Amino acid sequence: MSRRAAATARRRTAYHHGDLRAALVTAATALLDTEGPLGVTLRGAARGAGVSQAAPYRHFSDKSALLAAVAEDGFRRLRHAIARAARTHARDPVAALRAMAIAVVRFAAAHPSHYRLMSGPAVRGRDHPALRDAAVGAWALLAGAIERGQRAGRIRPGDPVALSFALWCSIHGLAVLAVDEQIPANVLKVVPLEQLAEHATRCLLEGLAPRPPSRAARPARPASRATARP
Amino acid sequence: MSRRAAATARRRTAYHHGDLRAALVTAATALLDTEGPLGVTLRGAARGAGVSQAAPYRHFSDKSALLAAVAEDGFRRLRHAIARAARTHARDPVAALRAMAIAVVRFAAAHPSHYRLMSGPAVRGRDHPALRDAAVGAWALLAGAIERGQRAGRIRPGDPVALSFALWCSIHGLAVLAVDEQIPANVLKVVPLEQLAEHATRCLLEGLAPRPPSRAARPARPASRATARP
DNA sequence: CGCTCGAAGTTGACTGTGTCAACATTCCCT
DNA sequence: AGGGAATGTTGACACAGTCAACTTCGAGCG
Repeated sequence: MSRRAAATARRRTAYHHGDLRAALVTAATALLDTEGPLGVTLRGAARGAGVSQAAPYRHFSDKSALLAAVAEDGFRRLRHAIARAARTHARDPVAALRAMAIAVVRFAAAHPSHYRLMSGPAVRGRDHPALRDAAVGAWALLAGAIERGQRAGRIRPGDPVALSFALWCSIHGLAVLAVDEQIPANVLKVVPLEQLAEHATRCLLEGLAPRPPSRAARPARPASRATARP
Repeated sequence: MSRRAAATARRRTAYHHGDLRAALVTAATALLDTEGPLGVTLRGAARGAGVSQAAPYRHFSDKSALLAAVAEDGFRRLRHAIARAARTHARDPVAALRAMAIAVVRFAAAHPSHYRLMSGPAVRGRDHPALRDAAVGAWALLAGAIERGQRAGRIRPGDPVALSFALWCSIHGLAVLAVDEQIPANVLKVVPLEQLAEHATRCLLEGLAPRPPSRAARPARPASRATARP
């Protein structure tokens, strides 16, 4: 479909749009940015694309299908941002991880509604495998950086997926808190968001640093089930 | 209002409900649990309370006001769950923090739509100060436990708010990921959610543990701006 | 070159939702 | 006892998602 759409993109007539699908995604994204999540409407996107109310149903089976396309686009952009951050610190894996965390938080702060849509319930992963793939691809960059850090001896050994999962929780948690405006205003006044990302990342990376053989970190409580690595 | 409502709660007539406000919150919560976030509707809640479509407007100025009341109720329950977890480990602050994290994740997994509503965009904090207070109260328990851990010498010194913030990010991030079904299914098959909470918490607590004077944790990169505590 | 067929878009309609104005009923205080 | 004030009800409006039936265009086939 996209090949034919691209072929006829230029000579759009009054009746046939040419590339309605992309136009709808663009219009919906614009609505999302300006009006917020509640402002995104199928009819509104159709209006934005200069097309009639039922036209979107030729390209999306559902409203949620449109939203999934918008979210997928967001994951593509997020992945690019993360990858760019990683490239700027190719030499230092720990610095790269920190930069990636900042990139995520910056993206979330710049496009709050978009980030919320990407991780929200409006779009369930099971229904849209392309979306799920885009999300996994974006976050897989983290695990890759962890692995490089391990090879460089900067991060303790262990399953990179398990280790990156903790980092993923931290970064995503911070991003979501920022997007939902749940970070107290007096905190943000004093400490900018990106420094919070540094702070959270640093706390975690110090936990993931290779340990000198000192058992002083967790004094009491002999290692029981809790020590089994997930 | 609530005192009068309680006074007349028993002798409800056919016309006057008696305690519609609470009944609406209950009905909306039930809808949230059974139908998901999209299934919560003002008219549906009114139906559930056996009342007419416009009746809710006598108690809530808005749909979002109803949702805020539901969310506030959720925060009350969450705070109780966290406090109960903290009480069961009054002697060991680190174990208490771990138990609190598990309590949060367990709550989120048990009531996904509710947790999502609590932290979602449907209810903005600025518009509903009671909600904001409930949220802050729930999360303040974390900072308290951090402080106790510091007094016990189990957690490195520093601003408890700043330290608990990192933990907050991790826990909330994990809970949100679980609620949004963004944790890959193969991971959940192998590792139960509560163990993931333990894992994430442990990674962070090890970062927050008091350090023996070994500077081996972060080899390169002399302490620059990044070391300034937020 | 003309014709037809399917893709892409339009119109009109249906249901359900949030919300409001106008009206009805009941409680409580004087 | 009686009159506000609180609480519910009815009817209506605009707008959303969605579908069925119709129209228009473009391309490939004879």
